[in-house]
Amino acid sequence: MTVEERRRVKRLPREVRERQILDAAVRVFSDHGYHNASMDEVSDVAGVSKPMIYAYLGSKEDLFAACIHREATQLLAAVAAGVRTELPADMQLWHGLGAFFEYVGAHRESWRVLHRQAISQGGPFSEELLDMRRQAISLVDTLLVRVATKEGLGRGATESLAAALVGAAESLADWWLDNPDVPSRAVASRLMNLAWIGFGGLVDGRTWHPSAD
Amino acid sequence: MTVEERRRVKRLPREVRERQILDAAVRVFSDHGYHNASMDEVSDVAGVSKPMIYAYLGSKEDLFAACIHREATQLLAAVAAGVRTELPADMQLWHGLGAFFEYVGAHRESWRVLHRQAISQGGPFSEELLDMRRQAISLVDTLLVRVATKEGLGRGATESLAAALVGAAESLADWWLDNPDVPSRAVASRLMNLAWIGFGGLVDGRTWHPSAD
Amino acid sequence: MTVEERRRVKRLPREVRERQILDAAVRVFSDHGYHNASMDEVSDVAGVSKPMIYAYLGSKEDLFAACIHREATQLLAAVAAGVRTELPADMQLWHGLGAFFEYVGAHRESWRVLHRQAISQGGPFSEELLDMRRQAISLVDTLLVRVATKEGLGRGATESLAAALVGAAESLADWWLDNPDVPSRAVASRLMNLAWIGFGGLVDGRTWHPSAD
Amino acid sequence: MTVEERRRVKRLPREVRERQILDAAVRVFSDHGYHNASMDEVSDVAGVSKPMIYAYLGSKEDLFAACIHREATQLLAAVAAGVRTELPADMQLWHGLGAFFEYVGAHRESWRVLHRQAISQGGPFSEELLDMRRQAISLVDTLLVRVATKEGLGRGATESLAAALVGAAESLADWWLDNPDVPSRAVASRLMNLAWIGFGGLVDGRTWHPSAD
DNA sequence: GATGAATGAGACTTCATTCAT
DNA sequence: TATGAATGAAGTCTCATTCAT
Repeated sequence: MTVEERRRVKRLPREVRERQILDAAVRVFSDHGYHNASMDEVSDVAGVSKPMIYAYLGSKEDLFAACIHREATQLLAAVAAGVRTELPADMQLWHGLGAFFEYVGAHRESWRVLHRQAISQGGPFSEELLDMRRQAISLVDTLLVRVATKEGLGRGATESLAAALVGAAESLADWWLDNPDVPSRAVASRLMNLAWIGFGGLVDGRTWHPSAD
Repeated sequence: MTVEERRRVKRLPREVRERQILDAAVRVFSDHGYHNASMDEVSDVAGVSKPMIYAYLGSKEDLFAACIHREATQLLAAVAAGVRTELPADMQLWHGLGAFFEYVGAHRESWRVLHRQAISQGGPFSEELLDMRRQAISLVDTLLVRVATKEGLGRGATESLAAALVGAAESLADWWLDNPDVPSRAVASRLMNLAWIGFGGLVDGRTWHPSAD
Repeated sequence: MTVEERRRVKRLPREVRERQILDAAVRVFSDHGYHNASMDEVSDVAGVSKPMIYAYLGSKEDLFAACIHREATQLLAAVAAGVRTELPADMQLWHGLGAFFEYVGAHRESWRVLHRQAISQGGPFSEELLDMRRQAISLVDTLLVRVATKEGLGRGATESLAAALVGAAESLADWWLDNPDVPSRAVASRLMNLAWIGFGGLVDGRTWHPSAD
Repeated sequence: MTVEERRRVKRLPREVRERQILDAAVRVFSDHGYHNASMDEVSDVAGVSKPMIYAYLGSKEDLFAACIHREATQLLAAVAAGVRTELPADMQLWHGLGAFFEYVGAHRESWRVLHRQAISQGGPFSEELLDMRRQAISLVDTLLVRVATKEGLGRGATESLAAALVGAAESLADWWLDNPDVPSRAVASRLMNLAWIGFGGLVDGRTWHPSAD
């Protein structure tokens, strides 16, 4: 084997190898789930031998965590980019939701790994996920607060609403995975309506209470 | 002869053993997830040897499916019992949500198995789950239709809203599992407000549209 | 359950139960082979519970040995009945072979158990089989001796020829199981020709020797 | 570093390990039969861990099939090498039989695996075996045809005789396994006489028919 | 006499992980 | 750097066999 040949197939810089591996891992985890995914398949898909994976990214658990971390960061970045702070609050929310569903639609595998797989594995993995959710909630909260404090809604209430909204978005995205015919804008619009009108009602003081109980 | 000894020696009828096994399985699947759960642990917790499990409930997959089926049936029954059709629509929804969150709160393990575990395993398991969801959606739909048709909202729209509502409830329940301090009534109330006000807006024709895009 | 009912389905005399069980066992062993046969299936086919089998016929190994013994005895009896000592030697052999192939053809399962299964299990089972073969060989030998001593062939040679003949018959029967279209008389005739002519040659002193080696 | 240590540590090429494993498997299958043989014992005897066996040779069934294939190929090669086509027909047959019994005598384990085990397992395994037998029969047939057509025996009859001869050889070999005192040449000679004289009779038109029936 | 209930033991198979080259 | 070779440990499942009724 000549030097030239060796260079052609091997000795890629570490950074490149890591990306190859993570790409393959996301795909495999998404396809088969965390447990059914085998390191053998990851190494096959990545075109990299198993010892390399262990050398670069550690154990299977570590590898999965790295996947979640990378995908979560990308998703959050996409959403944050969608929200432009110079717009009015409702348009910010609208664009945020739009960016979210667009990202999920374009990266189904990422979302599957992030939400379905990570959520069903206990313990270590949830951390990354909870952290991302916390960031998302805070993003929405600052948005709601701007509207609510102008009106009369107290702090604290907004955060729980933000949580509900984020949860609803996650759930809707998850549902969407199984119903892919609906266009992404329609999904976003559906949620926007429920949220904005409902929220508007709360802000205006129109709330519902059990008539008798 | 001590109680312990009697327990070890008694030949219980099949029906009883099956319940014991299912109880144990729900607990174990809930604690460790489908894949990390071992039949050994199920048999330990059930106080029954593994061969009995295979004889009565079949393979691990069969056992899991049986768990889902039983728990889903119980949950639906609880919700249906909560909805009393002689009440006005909003109170029906309120009681239905109340029953739902109460059940989830009282049977966290059941819910974990049902929602988190079953959803993250592909294929065969989803069927049972989808079926349950279909029933739930139809339950809510009949409810919304009664209100909507009196007013002006068209058919079809209600079903998608029902789906959104069910999804939101699931998501909220799931979130609640990780935030157990909130009392169940508060959670139900939160969702009821969002839903009823938002829904009311739609019925009244107050909808949101992007101002410019 | 009335006394009448109990009597109708249960409490058969031991002898009958044993036959039921053996019949079932022969069939199951023949169908699946000794190892793949399960006591469960035997008990199902026999319509008798497993504890009965153990009570009446002992362990799986014992049961198998009992099968071999019964079938071997029947086969030998059938062959012996075919050979009528008042006939000339060649007709005796002819009728013996005829009875043998007829029996095998009519009791394929028995033969499968006897020959294929018993032969592939080492140790204890071979005993029964070897014994049967010894009896068969002796049967043929007495026959050949009557012809040979009239002529010039020495003792000892006949026995080895008898062994070859029995072996050839077994092998042919086994082959026949996989080629069932050939009628039983044709199979018998084929062997008879080879044997009688070859044997006749030996008796007459026409033998083959390597021309040079 | 002792020999033992080197053996434990050396990374042998796949080819070598496969041979080791097959050797061990033939021995173990031969000793205990297909079903009683455990993969654990194969791995022990081979000096290789079980996962290697599965990686290289597949399941237990695959492993067994591989054994049969290898041994059958070797046996056929040995017989074909014995038959030298420049000799007269009887000498060809004689040398072929000689090679056959010599091989069986020298590789008792191979033969046990080939004939006794493979024959008693149904289905997939028989294929390899049937194929080998077909080749052997055709080998013998071409031989007989050369003699028979010179004389008056029709086609088709030779093939069935070839089949009988092959079957007789198999059966005799099998019998020999249980009577190992007889020297291999004696066994070959015994069969040669029966076959050649009997066959000669048929060629000459001396056939036997029941005198009355 | 008869059986449903029950299990200890062991089989096959897979996988994450690590050497030795 | 890169990998083929190798394995300990664990999991699912089956089966002959025996109690307790």
